[in-house]
Amino acid sequence: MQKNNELSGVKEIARRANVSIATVDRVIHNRTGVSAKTKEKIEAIIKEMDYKPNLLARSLASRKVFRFAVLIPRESAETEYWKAPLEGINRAWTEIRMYGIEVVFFHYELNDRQTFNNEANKILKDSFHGILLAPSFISEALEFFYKCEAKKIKCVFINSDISNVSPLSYIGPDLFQSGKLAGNLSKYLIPDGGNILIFNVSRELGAEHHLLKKATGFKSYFEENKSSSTVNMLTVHRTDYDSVMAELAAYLKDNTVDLLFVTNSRVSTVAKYFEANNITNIKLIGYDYLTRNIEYLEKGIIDFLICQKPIEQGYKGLLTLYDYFVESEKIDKVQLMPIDILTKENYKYYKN
Amino acid sequence: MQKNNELSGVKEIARRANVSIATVDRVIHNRTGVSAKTKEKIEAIIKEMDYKPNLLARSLASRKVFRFAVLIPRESAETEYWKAPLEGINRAWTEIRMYGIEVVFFHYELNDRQTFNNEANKILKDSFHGILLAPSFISEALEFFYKCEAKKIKCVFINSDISNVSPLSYIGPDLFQSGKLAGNLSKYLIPDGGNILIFNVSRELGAEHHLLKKATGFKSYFEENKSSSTVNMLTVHRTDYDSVMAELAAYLKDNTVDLLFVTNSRVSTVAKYFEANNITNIKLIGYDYLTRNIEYLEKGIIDFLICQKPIEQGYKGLLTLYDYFVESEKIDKVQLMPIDILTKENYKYYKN
DNA sequence: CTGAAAGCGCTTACAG
DNA sequence: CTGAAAGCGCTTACAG
Repeated sequence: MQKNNELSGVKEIARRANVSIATVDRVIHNRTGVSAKTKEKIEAIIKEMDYKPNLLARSLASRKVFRFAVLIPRESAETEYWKAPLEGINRAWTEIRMYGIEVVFFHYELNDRQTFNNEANKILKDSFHGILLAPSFISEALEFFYKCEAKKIKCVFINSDISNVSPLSYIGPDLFQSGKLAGNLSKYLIPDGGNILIFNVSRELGAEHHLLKKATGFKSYFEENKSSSTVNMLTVHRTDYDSVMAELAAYLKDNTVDLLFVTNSRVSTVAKYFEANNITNIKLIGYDYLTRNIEYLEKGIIDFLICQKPIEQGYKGLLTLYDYFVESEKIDKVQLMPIDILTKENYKYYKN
Repeated sequence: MQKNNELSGVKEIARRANVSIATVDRVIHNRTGVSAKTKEKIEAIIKEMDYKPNLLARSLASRKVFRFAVLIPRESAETEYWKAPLEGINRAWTEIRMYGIEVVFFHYELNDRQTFNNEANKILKDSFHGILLAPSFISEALEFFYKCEAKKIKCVFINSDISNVSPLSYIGPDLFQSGKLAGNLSKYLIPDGGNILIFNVSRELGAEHHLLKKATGFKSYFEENKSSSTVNMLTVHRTDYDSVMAELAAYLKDNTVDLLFVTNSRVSTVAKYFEANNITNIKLIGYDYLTRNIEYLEKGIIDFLICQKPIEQGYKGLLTLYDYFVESEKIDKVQLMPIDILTKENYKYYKN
């Protein structure tokens, strides 16, 4: 079957307006050099025909190239989390490659804020239209963001946000609500009045860090519901198993805990400790669909995992830049991810 | 910035092989009329260059049109469920329209199997490359499917599957597991040993109906876990509020129920009844992100909603036909949707 | 301010 | 079995 070859496209507009297609092209793209009169005439015809440009033809003819930089943490031996956004970015890239999209990757170390600056500087020295970044280190990311703004480079944030700053878009969880849901889930696991511990495992945990937003959301659930549970918080600044184990053991020696909420994907470290020491009376909630976490979910050591579609974050992140530059679409300032609950029963069907 | 104008594409292949691009095109598409020798030579060059055709150019030049039919239930006053898949289909369509995709919609009434046949016959009289359908009525859908097969028309199923039949793809939930998860969720709501009722609200509920698969999955959870709970089942063949109310009231008069599991989106009908009669001691689990259901989730009358991404089912359904016909991609026979758990705390972030 | 012409990477008749 | 030419719907110099 063939496309119906009706009157359509720039040629038809040109015919009706009695001008050349070059002139039509000029008004479509709002370029200068067209008399007000012909411009008006052409615009009317475009409206009347409800003309929609053929993006295929546009892309093929224009041969424009857009360069995007990706600045996210390197996947580490301790957590495979950052593999997921990367996968999503690559998936998006294969889909839009043919539209002339180039992507260059830069990775920093989550344990070392200086590496963020190094990579950020590399990006600034090069030339990009847009940047997809995870602004893990607030002040460093903020500085970088302002430099990008000065150079008219568009930024999209994924995974966590920065307050009072407006990138092209933020794609990720509502961290506060995510923590609050974790609080709510605790009611299915222990009776009210229990002892609850919020547990942060992070080497670089400055004020306003995104883990703290989750912790705040978690606590808010108990406040709002006038719960009689006790909620404490413990932060470990070393992320290796031995350090986490030591600090947790010390805490548990002096305190009763009925439920433990780990604010990031490192919940498997705690689960490993529970398993090794046969601790079965503490309920455990944590984050992210990672192989190790899923193992402990399956075993019943982790009760709930909360997930935030990291693959989709990466995928949407790159597509957002594409939509902005190639399709000239209006972009939503905030694209919040769902707050998914994983249990032993449904994790097999989860798409990260 | 401009695309780097390196040696690439059919022109370069033709140059290297010392033939015309028409010949190159012939071997790319495996057409006849090329000597074995030149074919071999060209294939070698294609491999060596790792040539990937430009789909934009292909689509633009070929002007092929693919016609797809969509056969799904009409959205009814009783349930807005089918609005969602329709939305997904339309979203996909706008994305692929420019590749020459035509879509024609056919809607049948969920309360009347004969309307399925009527619409199916309309489709068979017309001429389509592919069909996206929800095979709600097993035997009718089966008959239609075989007729399509005979005419070499490809079918994609969404929402529910048919056993022992192999469409191009099935996109939807694993119904058994979905029911089983509902069973698992009950453990967070009532202690073991309670009285549980599975409640089907459906006018056309033949054997092998997809609601029954959920019911079976639900029961299996209690069997596998050697639960001491009692699980009964009640089916109402009228779907209006008064009928549902009457039959449920009659049942509840003679039976104690601690938890009620509604196997489809009509859980709001039950919730309405609970609210009207101040029934607060029966936990309620049901299906689907619908306005009315969400209201009762918010109010705490419905405890959990299980959702299966209906919008995405429609979206992926149409894209699957597109991938098969336009991109000639290998298609996964089964594309299972996640089994999402919605609570009062996280529904706001859900993307249907 | 405007237009004629070439070209993007392919496919499709048509001619030999 | 093979190739030259026109065309898909647009954009991009270039010339006036």
